[in-house]
Amino acid sequence: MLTVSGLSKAAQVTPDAIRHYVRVGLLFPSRDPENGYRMFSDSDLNRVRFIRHARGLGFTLHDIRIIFDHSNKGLSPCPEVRIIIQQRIEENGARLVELNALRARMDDALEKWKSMPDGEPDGDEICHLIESVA
Amino acid sequence: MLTVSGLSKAAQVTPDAIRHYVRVGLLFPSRDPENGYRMFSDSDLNRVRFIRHARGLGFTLHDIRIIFDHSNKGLSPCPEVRIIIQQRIEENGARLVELNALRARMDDALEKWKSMPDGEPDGDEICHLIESVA
DNA sequence: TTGCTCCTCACGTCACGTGAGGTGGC
DNA sequence: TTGCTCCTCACGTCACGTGAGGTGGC
Repeated sequence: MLTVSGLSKAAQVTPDAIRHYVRVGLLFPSRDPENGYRMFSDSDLNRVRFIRHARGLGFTLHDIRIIFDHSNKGLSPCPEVRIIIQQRIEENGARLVELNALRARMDDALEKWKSMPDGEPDGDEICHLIESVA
Repeated sequence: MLTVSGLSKAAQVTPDAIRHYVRVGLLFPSRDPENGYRMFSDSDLNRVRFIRHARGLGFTLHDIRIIFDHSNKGLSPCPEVRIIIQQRIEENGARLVELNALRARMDDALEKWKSMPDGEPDGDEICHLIESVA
């Protein structure tokens, strides 16, 4: 049996992350009747490691909950897992497109601003650098 | 004088975004004494357009508030603007590195999983697809 | 007493979106 | 009555981090 800090060290995560996983229903520790401390089993350690692997592949905690629920019902979660990762890949791709476009806009602005002086506020404009960008 | 929806249409943003900007102190509408409706001036329209430009360059609402505060004191916000965008560029770069690494991990996993069958839960493992990824 | 670990709220993050419940004039 | 716009809370999003205030054993 492991306590919060014991589990957090074994799984290389913060104690607060462990408590968070309990809060959102990914872990169900028993309680020490003496002091109310959360007590985790080896299978909880296994679960936390799984959570970390899945997070590293872009699965959300909500995704992971769905996977756990399937697994707890004795069903294979693998078909779900294949579907979910496709969605996460698409989302990540869209996010990358956005951030690359943002980078281009930022770089363009910075380049343009090099040859522009700082402006003094004149009541009508706020900062002509930003306003100069279409 | 413009109402929430009037301003939102003129500035091409949602009415809720306008209300949000008021909440966080970027806009200070007067109130119609008849019905309590928020009343915006042309300079508010100017401000919302500025907010959109700045957001498009990666500035946060908090950044924008700092810019407005400087401007309201009669100081030029341009030096601040140059400093802030540098930080946002760095953050965006770091984010891009992360998301590219995530994409690589996702793609690797998907490729690997093509040749792997779905597993049945055996009590010890949750989903061998995910667990197969280092 | 100090130091360490544990506990429980409950709020903060970021930029809104949304839902509930109600108003006022056509 | 229906439809449209406005209003004010106040909660939800995502995955935690943090701060307050308190416990228990060495």
